Formats: sequence, C-alpha cells, structure tokens
Amino acid sequence: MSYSPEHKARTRARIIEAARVLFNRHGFESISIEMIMAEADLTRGGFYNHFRSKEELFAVAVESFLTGRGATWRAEAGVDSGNITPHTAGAMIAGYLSPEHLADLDGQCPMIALPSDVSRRSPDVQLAYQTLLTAMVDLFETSLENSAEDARRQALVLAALCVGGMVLARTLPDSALAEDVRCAAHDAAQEIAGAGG
Amino acid sequence: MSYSPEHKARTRARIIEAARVLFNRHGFESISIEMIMAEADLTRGGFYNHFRSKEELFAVAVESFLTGRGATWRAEAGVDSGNITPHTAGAMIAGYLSPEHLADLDGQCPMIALPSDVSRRSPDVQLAYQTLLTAMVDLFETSLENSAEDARRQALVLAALCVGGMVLARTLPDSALAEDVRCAAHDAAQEIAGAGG
DNA sequence: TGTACATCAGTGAACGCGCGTTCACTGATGTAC
DNA sequence: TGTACATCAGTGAACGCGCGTTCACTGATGTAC
Repeated sequence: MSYSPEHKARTRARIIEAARVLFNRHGFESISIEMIMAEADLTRGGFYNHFRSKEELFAVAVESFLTGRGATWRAEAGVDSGNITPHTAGAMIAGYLSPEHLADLDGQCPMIALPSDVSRRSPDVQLAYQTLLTAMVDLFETSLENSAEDARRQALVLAALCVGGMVLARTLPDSALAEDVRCAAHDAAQEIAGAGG
Repeated sequence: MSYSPEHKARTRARIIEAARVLFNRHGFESISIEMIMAEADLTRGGFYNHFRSKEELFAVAVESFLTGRGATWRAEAGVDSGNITPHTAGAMIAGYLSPEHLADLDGQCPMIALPSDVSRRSPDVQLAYQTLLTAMVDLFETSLENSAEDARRQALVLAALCVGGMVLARTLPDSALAEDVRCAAHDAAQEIAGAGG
C-alpha cells in the first residue's frame, strides 16, 4: 500500500475548498487548474488523480457549499432535529440578504457568484446548482407550511427574491443603489415570510 | 478621403450586434474577438479601428440592448410620449418573465444572461449593466407612482423578482422546476404591481 | 524490531491549441484639379 | 468627364502568453516477512 485512503480524501477536500473559493471570486474560466492546485499546496500534474476534468471539479465545488457554509447557516437558522418553524425562514432570509453575505466574496453562496458561469456548463454543473436551490426552496416551504396557503409558490418567490436581490447588488457599481436593492429585497422577503398566505 | 463616416458607423454597429448576440449566448470569456469579427463578416485585425479593447466592446454591447430590443419592449409596454400608466409595469413584467424571453438566448436581456460575467469586469462594464437596471427600475417607479405608497421600493423589488426569477429559470436543468420558478415570480410581481402600496 | 518491496499520490516537462493585441501592408473610396 | 492622389477601413501574419490534459517518473508510505 502507499498512502492511507484518508490521506487522499484530505487532499481531495483541500482541492475542493481551494476551488470553491477561487471559482466564487473569479469565475470558472479565469481560474486555471494550476492556480487551484497551488492554492492547495500541490502541483498541476496531480489534479487528475482526483478529478476527471476541471468541469467535474466545478460541479463538486458548487455543491460543496451545502455541506460547508450552507450547513452552518441552516444550523444557525434552526434547521436542527427537524425543528423548522416560521422563524426559520426569517432567519435564513436575514442571513442571505445581509450586508455580511454581500461582502463575503469567498464565502458567498455560489447561486449568487456563479449563475451565468453555471448556465453555460454541463448538466452535472447545473444539477449541482439546482441542488443548492432545491435545499433553499425546501427549507422555505417547510417553514411556511403551517402558515401559508400556497407554501411552495411562496418559497419559490422567496428564493427568486433572495438570489435576484443579491445578484443585482453584487453587480451594481453604485454601492448606494446596491444597498437599496438589497434592503428592498430583504424587507419584501421578510414581509412575505411573515405574512404567510 | 477614404470611406464615408457612415460606412464606419455601420461597420461598428454590425460588430456591436454580433458581439451582443455571441456574448449573450456564450459569455465574455468563451467568445474571441475573431469569432465576433467573423460573425460581422470581417477579419480579426480591423477590430482595433473601432474599439480600444474587448472589454470596451463588452460594455457597449451590454448597453446596446437598451436601444435595440429594450426600446421595442418599452414601446410595446406603452412607454411612448411619456404616457406611463400602472398598466405599463404589468406589460413589462409579462414580457420580461415570459416563456418567450426565457427561450430567447440571442435576444434576452443581458441582466439575465451575464450577471456573473459583468460582476468580475471593469467599472465601465458594470456601469452599462447598471444603466439597464436603472431603466427598468425607473419605468416601474413611474408606473407605480400614483398607486403605491413607496413606489421606488416596490420598483426595486419588482426588478429583483424579474431578474432573479429569470436567472434561476435559465440556470436550472429541470425545466419543470424552471417553469415553476418563472411562473411564481411572474404572478408575485403582477400582484405587487397591481396591488400598489 | 528491521528490511525489502509494491503501491500510487504527487511531480514537472511536454503537447497542441487558442487567445488579445500589434503592425506593416493593401486597396476601395472620395476629393482635387 | 477623367485622372492622380491621399486617406484610412480592413487584412492577415506575428508576438508573447497561458491553458487543459497527458505522461514518464519519483519517492513517501504501509505491508509482508
């Protein structure tokens, strides 16, 4: 035997984390495999011991948000032991549409950082993106189930507001306008989540 | 004298139109100057007679939506001779969040096709994007002014819903889910636009 | 406990390719006479 | 009307560079004895 399987798994995780951060900040095409491997303290050649292609890594990196920062958020919002209340949606909205999230270029949700990159890549990459959206929508839907007439539709609207508000705020160079958009989206989302059906 | 100034202006317009379509479909980085010039029936070298860089063309191409398809939309929605009514917002929402717009990869609004491309480029490019958003928000705001308490905030929410709903619908590989998102965003936006304050 | 060995994660050079930009040149055009 | 000329939009080769992927090799590791 050579190295332990755990050794390889740790290296793989390091590559994924480096890729997640670099892709989040600079997009898919601006980041090279060499940059990712260097960020993980490795050299170019070893990449293909862990992934079949750059695009496969992209899909894995996008989805890794769910088990990383995403899991932390969900825990903080109170998604533990299946105990989801109307308050959960409010907490998630407050975190997602927060100034901190807007400023966090490394840690932000890939749905905000990478929509047009993802829309032009393989179905596998798009499926990873869809997994993130589905997790968010399911959380909203469960949270609203007991108070809203049409919880699923409301959940979809909340997701569109969260992603749309943040995508616009991220892209506008006038930071006052960006803040206006973020605040307006936040307040409207809280109103929908609070008002129920 | 060599060619007429009109000749050069027409060539420039052809390059911009070719760039708008190709960028819309494939993004900034996947499209080369050679591809754009070929689409405009020209060769690579002449590009720099018209633009200082690929990025300058990108900004111009993004903004060109406003005087092209965007102007048609605004006219159809009834933004002529300053005659903007509450109905105008509804018509704009119906067109923006329509299945036809979702399917129109060439003609779609660059706010949907290119958000993450734009967010990583120069301030000039971001300003072009902001011009599109501002036009949309202003139209919504004017349309709501007489019926809504806080017309500007409502207008920002509508813009976030329009862009967010379409960005998600464009990126999701499950087309049934994409349709659900589009419909939910459309109905919610119409409700906000119709309900007023 | 100590040594020989097989494995395979990681290395770094190489392959083939395309890119944005520059530049010397060409040739269609409008003007001057 | 016809011709010589200056202009500059458009051409296509070249420059310097970086990319994704492949591959022969290395050397740290865990195991067998």
